[in-house]
Amino acid sequence: MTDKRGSRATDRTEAIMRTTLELGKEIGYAKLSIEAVAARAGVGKHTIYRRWSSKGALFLDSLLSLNKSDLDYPDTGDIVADLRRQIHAAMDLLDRPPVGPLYRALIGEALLNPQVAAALNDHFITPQAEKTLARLKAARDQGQLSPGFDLDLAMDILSGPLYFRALIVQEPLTHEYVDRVIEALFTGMECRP
Amino acid sequence: MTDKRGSRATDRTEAIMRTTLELGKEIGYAKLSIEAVAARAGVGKHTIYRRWSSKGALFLDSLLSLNKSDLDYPDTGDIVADLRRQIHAAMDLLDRPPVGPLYRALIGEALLNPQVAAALNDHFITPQAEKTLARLKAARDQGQLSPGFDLDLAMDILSGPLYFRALIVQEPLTHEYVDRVIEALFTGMECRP
DNA sequence: ATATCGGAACGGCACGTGCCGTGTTGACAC
DNA sequence: GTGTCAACACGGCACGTGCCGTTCCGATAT
Repeated sequence: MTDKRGSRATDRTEAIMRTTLELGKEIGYAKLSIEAVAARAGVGKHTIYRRWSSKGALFLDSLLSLNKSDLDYPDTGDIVADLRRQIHAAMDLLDRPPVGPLYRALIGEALLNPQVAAALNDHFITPQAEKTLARLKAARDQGQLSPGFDLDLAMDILSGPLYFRALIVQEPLTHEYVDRVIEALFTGMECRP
Repeated sequence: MTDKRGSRATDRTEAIMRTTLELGKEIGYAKLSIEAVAARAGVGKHTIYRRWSSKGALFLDSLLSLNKSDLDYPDTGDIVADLRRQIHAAMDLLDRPPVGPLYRALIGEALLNPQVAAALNDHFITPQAEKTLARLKAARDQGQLSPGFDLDLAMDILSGPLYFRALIVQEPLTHEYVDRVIEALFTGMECRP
């Protein structure tokens, strides 16, 4: 057994997740069945059930296995520019095919299955939110933001409208829209007459 | 057939929707089956399928049949106070038992079923958004807001963070949090050092 | 007489769980 | 190194269950 190849078990796990994504893109998450994944992957159903407790858990892992591509924040010293860059990148990944529809379905599943919701939060939502908070906190510590700046609220105002449009209203997101949200957060809405 | 009672057909429709909500509260939307609704309502499955095309459609109608209680905006002339009042009321209804968990599940279903998503938008999300837009526009027309005030973006910043916390992060919402969002929108985040 | 109903039964699909025969793995003896 | 072997994970198959969406039938109301 050389170092060149992973163990058989790892190979199978990856093959199953790859097949899950492939089938998910073809027929959508809703119609996806574990039987179909097992059949196409050339794998017994047991092998899937041994590793994942539900279709949602399998799907979550499969999607997370993609995102090794980084959604980290740069730190050029300019908080606004860094936020723009990261949010644009995140949006391009999470709101567009091929990942977009799958991510949307995953959140739908999380709303119906608390276990999936917990796993999604632990392995993606919370870590991602903490990256945002950390970057904002760094900016505040560097004096770019007021000491009283509400980091948590800022996080919600950055993320909330995007999720709202993507998931609820289901209208397309654009970089320009992201920029408007960021501008509203940092320079304020043009509000008083 | 007197005027005092609705037609049999209407009676049955309402009985089915009532049973759907009742069962939904007991076992949750995910475990709800049309068979179970039919059995408890003392109704043939055909009678349900004749009226609704899917479990999601039935559930949507059932939930909407509740909300005749108004989520309309008052107009006291004070836009901030009116927004506070309406959003507090909406949140109390949509984010707390008994409706909260059901509404959350409905959105989950909408994310998995485009037909339900479209119906939810047409019959609830969009009308509600337009109420918000109308109230904001009235305030702008009355000179309480700048002519350049971005109504759509304001709507998203009012709704987005709330949906984000309720659905994604799944943390409890409070009136105080709503107030912070509104304050951030109208008086700005305490941002510049 | 006509339409609608409740109830029962149906074929179909996917679930999650057993069992079986087959390989692969890793420890140990020599 | 070579050979042996127990343990384990595997693919495949079949099973019982639950719910789907549909069809049929006898009863009932208009």
